[in-house]
Amino acid sequence: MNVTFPDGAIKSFEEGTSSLDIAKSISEGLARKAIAAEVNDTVYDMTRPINDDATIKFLTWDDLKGKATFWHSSAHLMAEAIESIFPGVKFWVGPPIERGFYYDIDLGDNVITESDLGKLEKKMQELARQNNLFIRKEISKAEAIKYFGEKGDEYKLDLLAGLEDGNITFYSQGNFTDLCRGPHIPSTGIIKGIKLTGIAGAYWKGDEKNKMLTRIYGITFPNQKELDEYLVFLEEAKKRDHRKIGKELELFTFSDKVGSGLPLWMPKGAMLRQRLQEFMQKAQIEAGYVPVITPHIGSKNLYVTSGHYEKYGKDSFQPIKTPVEGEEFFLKPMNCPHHCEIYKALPRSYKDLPLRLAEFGTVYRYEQSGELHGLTRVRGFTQDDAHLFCMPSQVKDEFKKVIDLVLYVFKSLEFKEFTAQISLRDKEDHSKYIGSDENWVLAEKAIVEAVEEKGLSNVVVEYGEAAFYGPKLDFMVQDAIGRKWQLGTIQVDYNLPERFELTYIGEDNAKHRPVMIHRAPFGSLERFVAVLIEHCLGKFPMWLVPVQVKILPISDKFLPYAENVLHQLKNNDIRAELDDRSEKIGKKIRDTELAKIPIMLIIGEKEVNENVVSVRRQAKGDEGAKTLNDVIQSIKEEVENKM
RNA sequence: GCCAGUGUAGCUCAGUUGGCCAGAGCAGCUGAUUUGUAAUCAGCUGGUCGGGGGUUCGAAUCCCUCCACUGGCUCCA
Repeated sequence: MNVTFPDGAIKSFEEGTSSLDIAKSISEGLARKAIAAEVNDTVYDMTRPINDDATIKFLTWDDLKGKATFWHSSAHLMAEAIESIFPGVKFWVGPPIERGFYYDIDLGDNVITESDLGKLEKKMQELARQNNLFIRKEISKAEAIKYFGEKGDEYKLDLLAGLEDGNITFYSQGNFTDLCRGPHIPSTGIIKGIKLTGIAGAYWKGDEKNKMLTRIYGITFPNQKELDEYLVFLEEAKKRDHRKIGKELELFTFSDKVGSGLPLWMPKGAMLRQRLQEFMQKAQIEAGYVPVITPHIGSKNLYVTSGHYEKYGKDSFQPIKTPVEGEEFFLKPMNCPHHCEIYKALPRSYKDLPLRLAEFGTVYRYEQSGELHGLTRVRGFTQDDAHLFCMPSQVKDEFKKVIDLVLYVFKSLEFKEFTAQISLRDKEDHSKYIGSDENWVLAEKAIVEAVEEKGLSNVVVEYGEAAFYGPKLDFMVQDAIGRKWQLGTIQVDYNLPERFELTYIGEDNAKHRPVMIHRAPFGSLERFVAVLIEHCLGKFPMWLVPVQVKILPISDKFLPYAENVLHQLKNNDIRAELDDRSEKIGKKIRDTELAKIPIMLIIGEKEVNENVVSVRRQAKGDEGAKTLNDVIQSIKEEVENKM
């Protein structure tokens, strides 16, 4: 048979030669490094015979697919260790993930806690050192069912029920055998750095009605050094956590008395938020939006009309009732119904469209207690919301304009790494969506085309992720520890205009139904600030930073001069503070550095005599003496350039 | 909501197998110091040991329960 290599070279081998032997024929080094081989686009074990002409690419630790194979095998190693300590436990699935692997296990009456993980790691290391081979075995469905039936393993039997006979394989290493399609690394010995990272409950098949299994997460490396580096990376990432930095910089806080998931913005955080709002307002006015303001509650009726009551009523904060009539009001969980009523307040003509109603609307949603997380998942938050009402023919264009706005925001804040996720209907099951088929097709087409025409990179398409009323485009970014969060969102909605019976008079003098686009470039201010903090480590750009300048007099003697400097800065709309404590200059500098205030102005005898200020830049150091005017101008320029 | 873990001053953390009025550093306050580019010195204040209940002669330490937080799962208009 002929084997084609990635460089186009073709070599001839005897039928049934394994990838390992082919690698050996090239070099011992390659044979040692190769974890698996991609044979005709399918990943094979190194030891699996190749029986026909094929193209081959060797996978090493440096390939994503190589890592996935390595981690998948590591999951088996972990399972072997667990089975040896807790005989009789049952395994569900153990896949590789973005960083490491997990295995879902039914431990029966056994309990594993985090303090047991060390023991488990030791056992894994011991088993790895035995350097057991991963052995692949093709098996008939009947035999497989018999094997797991005798073990009483309902999980593997459930897996088997979905598999076709003739396409079933077992993998064994050491004393552990698992139903598995593979592929695997040649043997356990190459797994060196082992760290089990967490224990969690996970519902069987991801369904909360099912039993909760124990999920153990881990990560492994081909050497200890890489594991150590990874652990250092994790430590570093923790330092970026917005919850930590937010506390240190006095941006926001939470209080048990106020309630969980209800952030309290402290003066510095509020300043930051106001700057972001100002930035967005300016951009939106340029883009033709008009601001509106609506109340924090709305009659139950409003949400019955919108359909949200039926869908989310039970999971919301429960209604507030008026004392006399008993009329029910809900805290608003979204702004769109209110905005629909503003649309309806006047007769609309096609000449009025698109109508873009914008509001920084604070909404309240009863998120499950286990979901709350810092500022990224809260129960009360402010959306930079807007609803665009337009003619069907305008949808794509409006959509593209919103994409521009989102990209402008990301660019202004130097968010370089993000993915755009197009969320469409489930391919088969259309029952959970409302609205006509025809409108869905139109809306999905508009989004896909708008994204294509904008040339977005990093686009993923997810079927079944659409909102119940329409498809959407979300912009996702990662936080400090790799979790993905949705920021900006754009959603097409044919449903609400229908439910609220919105109309406009067309050119033909007849009534037509407008289309609605929901959009929020930040998403929620809270979540956006959280991600922003983690991106810049709390070192905000000049136009955003709550305090731009700290004035540091060397001694009390220079306070009058310093106060004058403070005055002039404030008169120039520069956010400045004066450190009038009787501390040494080194201490004042240290405190200001830690507060991440970008500009320090140091004032001593020399500066007073020469009518200048000494400038020190946060994290950069002394920049020498300048006139106050020069400093003011350069700060203003820096602010202008970013906005 | 579910699984597991955590909860000691404003912050970061000590507190041996249950045993003297619960400790430290930082922050804060008072005083001294008047300072030249990342921590001046001294003194003082500050804690229902998350809340409640229980076991015990005795509980921050053990048990139950509720709350909050952390890591996941499910959910996310």
